[in-house]
Amino acid sequence: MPPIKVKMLETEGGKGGAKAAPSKRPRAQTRIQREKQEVILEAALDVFSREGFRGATIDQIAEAAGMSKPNLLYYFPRKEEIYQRLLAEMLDIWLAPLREIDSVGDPVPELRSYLRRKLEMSRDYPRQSRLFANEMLQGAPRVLEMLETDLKALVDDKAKVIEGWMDAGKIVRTDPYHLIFSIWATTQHYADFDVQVRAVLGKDRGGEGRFEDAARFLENLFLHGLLPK
Amino acid sequence: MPPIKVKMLETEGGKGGAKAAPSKRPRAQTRIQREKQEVILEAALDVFSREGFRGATIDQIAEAAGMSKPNLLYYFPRKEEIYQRLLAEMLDIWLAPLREIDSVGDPVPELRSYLRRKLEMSRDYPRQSRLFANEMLQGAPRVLEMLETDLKALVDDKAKVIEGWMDAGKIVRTDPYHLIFSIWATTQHYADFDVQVRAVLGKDRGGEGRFEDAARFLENLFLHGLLPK
DNA sequence: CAGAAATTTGACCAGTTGGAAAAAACGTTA
DNA sequence: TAACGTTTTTTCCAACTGGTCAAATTTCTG
Repeated sequence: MPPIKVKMLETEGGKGGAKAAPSKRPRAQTRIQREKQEVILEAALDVFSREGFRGATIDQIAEAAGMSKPNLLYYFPRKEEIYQRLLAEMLDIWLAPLREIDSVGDPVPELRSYLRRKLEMSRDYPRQSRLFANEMLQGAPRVLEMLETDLKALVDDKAKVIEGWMDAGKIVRTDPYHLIFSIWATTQHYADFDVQVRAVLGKDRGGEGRFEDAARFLENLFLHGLLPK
Repeated sequence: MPPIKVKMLETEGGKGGAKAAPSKRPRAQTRIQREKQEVILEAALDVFSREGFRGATIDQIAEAAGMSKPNLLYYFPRKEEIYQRLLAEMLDIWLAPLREIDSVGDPVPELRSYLRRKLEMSRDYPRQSRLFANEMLQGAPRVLEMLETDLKALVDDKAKVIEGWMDAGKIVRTDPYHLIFSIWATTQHYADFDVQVRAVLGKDRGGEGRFEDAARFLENLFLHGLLPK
């Protein structure tokens, strides 16, 4: 499956770096280019995920990356370009677990594993999650199209898988779309609303253990619900 | 219970309007003052909930409110002040359903009613929800303190209620904090990720009916889980 | 209706923003 | 080490930002 493409503006192929040498075929990337681009993307992820696209400034990113603004602009000539790179990268990471849901598998291990994976993403890539959340809050101006095509197709497909499980009587008959939404919501909550979760749990329970607790709770919730049998 | 207070800067008591008449006791609010402030707050909610604090500009808000920037600044001398007003207002609305959870009630109707109320908030006040989400993504700089005190206290209290239900054997023994988180997450998802939900559901299922579907799904999920008995 | 108070407008300002341009410094390799 | 391509810095700019201020206009009250 090809990686998700975010609609790139006229980015000259997105292969950032040296200012378009006129009509000469572009050289391979330098070591420095690769390293600095990495540093910049890392810093930009920090800033964009906190402030959103409009709220973030190139100066902030440059400072976080430990370089001057013009220097940063040497590697990524547009703010927009950095943002889109991060967004595309994020979408790939983000969708991987859903893609892995297997139609031949049994629902219990499949769902359990999907929950676990999504929760791990919130733990290991919280900034990516917040970047995406920021984009959603703004109405997804850059990814709406891909949500309506690629994502919808993928979810349609997995909804079919879930319906197969229902037909086989392996899980209760319910709405597969809202099931997927609720898994997304509950797991991403631990990245997007991390401050709140930590504030409410307090110092003693707000440590890294909270992800273990969350995993246990969510597994029980999704499999058994709250009512005793 | 007193309304939540967001830490106000030196806002002269937050009673916006006419430029502080020196040492004269402030007059009552004019009709125009009340009306325009309402228009401004409404427009600001639109803009702030989409762009976040930094991303929003006074010009945008003024235009959405149909007035000039200096005119807007006549009613709210600081951008920060508008934002804080909206945030405080939001927190009150947002916490009301949680406050209503009753210790004497039976868990099934109580939880069902809490879910329904929270989902109604996402349907009826989606911008407020997104405003709050934006603030969380930024690390809650303006409300962290109140999350750690007021909100934590409230949740601690309600967690006790839920534990009471467990002691009585009325619901399964589980983590009450993560239960509350999961209710927040699943319901707010329909406001904060509205674009995505609609994109995935598509034109036919993305209408207002999605809230009905979500309510039915969530009720079943929380009460019974996915596995057949 | 006159006068005072409230509201609106237009001109303005200092600081920030995304980005351009050119020159200077650096690294590499023949 | 000279020459060339790469990287970095310096300087600069026009547009935008939050906000001020005084003058003009409108609304209210006696």
